[in-house]
This record gives sequence, structure tokens and C-alpha cells, in this order.
Amino acid sequence: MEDSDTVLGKALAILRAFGPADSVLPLAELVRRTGLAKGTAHRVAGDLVHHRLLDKTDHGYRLSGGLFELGLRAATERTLLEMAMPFLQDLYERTHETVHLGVREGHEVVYVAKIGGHRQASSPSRTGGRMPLHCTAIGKVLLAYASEDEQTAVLTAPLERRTAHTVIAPGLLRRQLVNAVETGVAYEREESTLGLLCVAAPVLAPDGLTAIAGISVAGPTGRFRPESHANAVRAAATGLGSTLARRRP
Amino acid sequence: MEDSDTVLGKALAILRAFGPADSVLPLAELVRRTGLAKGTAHRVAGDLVHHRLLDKTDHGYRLSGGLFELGLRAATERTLLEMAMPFLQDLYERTHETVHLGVREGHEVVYVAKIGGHRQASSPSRTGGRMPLHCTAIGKVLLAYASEDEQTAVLTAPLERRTAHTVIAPGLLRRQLVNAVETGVAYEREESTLGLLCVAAPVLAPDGLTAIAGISVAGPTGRFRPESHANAVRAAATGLGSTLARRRP
DNA sequence: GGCGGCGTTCCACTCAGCGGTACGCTCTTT
DNA sequence: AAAGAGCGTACCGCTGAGTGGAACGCCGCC
Repeated sequence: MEDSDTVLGKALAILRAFGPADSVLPLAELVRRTGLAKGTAHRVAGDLVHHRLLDKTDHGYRLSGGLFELGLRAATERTLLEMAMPFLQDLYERTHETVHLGVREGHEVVYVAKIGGHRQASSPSRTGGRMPLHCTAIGKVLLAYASEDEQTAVLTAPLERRTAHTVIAPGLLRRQLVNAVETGVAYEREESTLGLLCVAAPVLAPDGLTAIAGISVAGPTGRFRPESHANAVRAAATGLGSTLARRRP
Repeated sequence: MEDSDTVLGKALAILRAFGPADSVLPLAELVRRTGLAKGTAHRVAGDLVHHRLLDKTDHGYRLSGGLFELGLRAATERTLLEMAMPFLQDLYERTHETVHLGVREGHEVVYVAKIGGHRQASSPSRTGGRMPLHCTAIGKVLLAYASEDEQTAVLTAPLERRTAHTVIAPGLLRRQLVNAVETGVAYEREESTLGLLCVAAPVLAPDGLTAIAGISVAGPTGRFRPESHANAVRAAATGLGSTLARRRP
């Protein structure tokens, strides 16, 4: 899978063997997932423990707090998170629904923050997790402001159908993207998860042409009307955009 | 400084060369901080870029989004964060002051979350950042529930004086710790930063003897009365504690 | 009591990694 | 303009860190 011919490659293969859902993996499982020789995996994992990227428990290995800490040193994501927090708070307080902040990475969204209360709609998104661009509200606004090339790259590739409502027709999706640029918001209606609705707005760079991130509000079908939160989401996104512009000349 | 005799050690030396404040470091600076040979540093950094842990810009290297993502896969911190979020939200909404969630790592607190509004008190804490145990409210509650050995280890070591109000007398500090266990909250009054007050409560494991994390509310001298938020902080912490107990038997 | 899967240890081979050296570039400085 | 300092990049022969196959002891399960 990965090029694990170098030591570093092996180490990363082990670290990346942990999926979003795994908490602790035994050595044998690491060997299976990485394809490394047992002896090698054992030693490299041991080194990683020594360097505080892995914790060793009775039942196997686990990604450690040191890695968590290191990850939060990533400058762009961290400052984005810090600058965004007040706006996300405002948005949450106004809506009391799940609020997301996400950036684009390749053909997917990576969620930088997810905040919600006790009664939040169950959604598959997780902080630090990924979702496809084409079936999420944030994904759509990010895609709408991506370069023409990247846009067509996504649209021409086969679009994964997540639910019966997932938009997999490139034409319809492109129309939604155009609409997103015109109105400043994009919607998702049970396209990634049944029972989940979502509105998102783009956080634009000073040039007004590229999207740095996206902010969304998500809620369950029934009580939740995404349209009624469009203004709030747009306000939060543009507010964050201009704050970023002020600090990053 | 670090044992960088192995490849992995060198790679980590480079990654950890990034302080909390650095966003982009040129190769020469990495060489200076790590003490690696220029050729070696260049190659290892290149490998790290290839493995998406570093980004290369015109002005140097930067910790990448891939690292951010990987860090958020760390199971314990991530689930703690996710389970805690609703309680932190409640707390913020009730107080409208800066809310922290922190865990202990060695003799320091690591902040897992920091949420606040636009008018938050300026504090040195950052998400993913560290602070000494003895001069922060969360640090005190965590230390109060640490093992006897660890407690004395911290108390006997010289305590860094951060401000004129920092408690550096081991006796006084120990009394504060005892008081924290009795009352369920600890305070910090301008002990880490001038103008900053703080209340914290411990998130206890089911056994009621060990602290998993700490929650705090911080605000500026003047308008902010830490005592008046003691109950709210305690409620959030115990609420989170029992929720964690339910999910982690 | 035999069997399969697990974590751990050992060891001789070899190629990945090493770091000194050298080059070209862009800024300052004189 | 010339000289210099500091930077990023590229090259290359030596060597020991890293490799992975094999072997061992340990459970828990049929």
C-alpha cells in the first residue's frame, strides 16, 4: 500500500494503520495491516513507543498523547481553529445544533472542529475525520471555490453513493455548486447520512476567489430547517474570513 | 538534546523542533535546533514532506495538515474531547468566559480543548499547549489527585515563578491541594499570568480517586469572580465523569 | 495434550542512511 | 562591482543500523 521501504515509511505505515475507529491494536494486527515482517514491526513499534508516539498497553499499541500534542502544533490548522472558535461559539449559541469547521484536503473534507450539545444529531463526522466532498455541505462550498481543474477532476470521477439521496449526477452537482457561489451557501439533505440535514458557507480568502475553509450547521430531519440558518452560517463564515484577512496580510 | 542516532529519532527531532509559536522554519533553522548535519536534515525533511508530515513552502518547512489529522486519531484524547464537548458548551454558555479541558502529562498540563468567545481574556494557554502544574487551576486539581509520589516529586522540585503571585512555597501549595480535594475545586489567581483568574474541577474516574482530566473557567480580573462559577465547573466535571464511566466500563 | 496464534528474542547479511565536501544562488556589505 | 555570508541543493564512498527469517515460550481453544 504505502512505500514502506524506508524506516520512516514503516513507522508511518504503523501509525496510519490506526483507522479513525481503532483505539488499541495488537502487534499481530499491525503486522497484518502494514505487511511488515513481524520482527520489524515489533522493533519499529517499540521505537515509536520510546519516542512517545505510541503507548503500549496490555492489549496492544495505541496512538499516544504525544502524537495528539504534536498534531496540534500544525500551524495552519491550529490558528484557523483558534481564530474560528469565537465564531463557531456564536453560531452554536444561536442555533444549538452541531457546528462544523472543515478544510479541503484532496477530494475530501477534513473536519478541524466539531462542536455540539448533548442532544446533537448523530452524524458520521468526527474531529480530524474525513468525508467525501460531493455529499456534504461543507464539501460542496469548498468544491465550488476550487479551481476549475480540481472541480472537474472530482465531478468526472465516479461519485460514491452514500444514501439514496446522494447526488451522483455530475450535472446536477455542478448546478448546485454554481448556486452555492451565487447564494453563498450550500445544502446537504440526507446525502451522506439518513436523517441529517446541513447548511454550509465558505470562509473566503481576501481575494474572494478561494475558500480557506467552510463552516456548517447540521441537524436532524424533523425539527431542523437548514434554510432558516443560512444567514447565521453566512455571517459566521464572512466574519471569520475578514478576521483572518486582518491578521494574515 | 534528543537521542537522534536513529532515523526515527532524527525525524522526530525535526518535527519537535517546531515550537508552539513557530509556523514555518527554514532548513538552516532546523539544522541549528536539531544539531543534525545539513545534508542529513535536508534528506530527512524531504522524506517527511514525501510522507505528508511536513509541507514545503518557499520560506521553509511547516507542520502539515496530515500531522494534524494523525494527531486527532489518538484515541484517548479524541474520545475525551468528543464526550466533553457538550459539557464544555454548557459551561461556556452559562459563563461566557474561556473554558479549558486539560489532562496531565508528566509535570505539566496539556490542554485538549480551549473554547471562548470574541472577548476572551488573553491567556497563554493554547489548544495542544502545555503549562506547569503548580501555577494553573487545572494543574492543581490534577496534581491533587495524582499519586503521593508524583505529588512530592513536583513539590520538591524547584517551582518556577511565573508572576509575583505564583505560589512557590511547597507547604502552601500542598495546603491548596488538600483544599482542592475537600472542596472539589481549585483556584488560580494571577499565578501564571497577570490579570487572569481561574477555577477548575477534576473529572474523576469511577473509583473516585484518580483524575482523568480537569475542566476550568478563566476570566480577567475585574469583572470575573471565580468563586461564583465554582458550582458550574464542578457540575460540568462530575457530569463528564459519570458520562465517561457509563461508556468505559 | 496437541494446536494455532501470539509476543518476544536472536543473529548474520547488506544496503539505507550518513555526513563531509562542493556548487550555485540570493542577499548584504564594503 | 566585487567580495562575502548564508542559504538550499547535489554528490558519493564508507559503514553500521536496520533487516527479516528462524526459533522460542506462552497462553487459550478445540
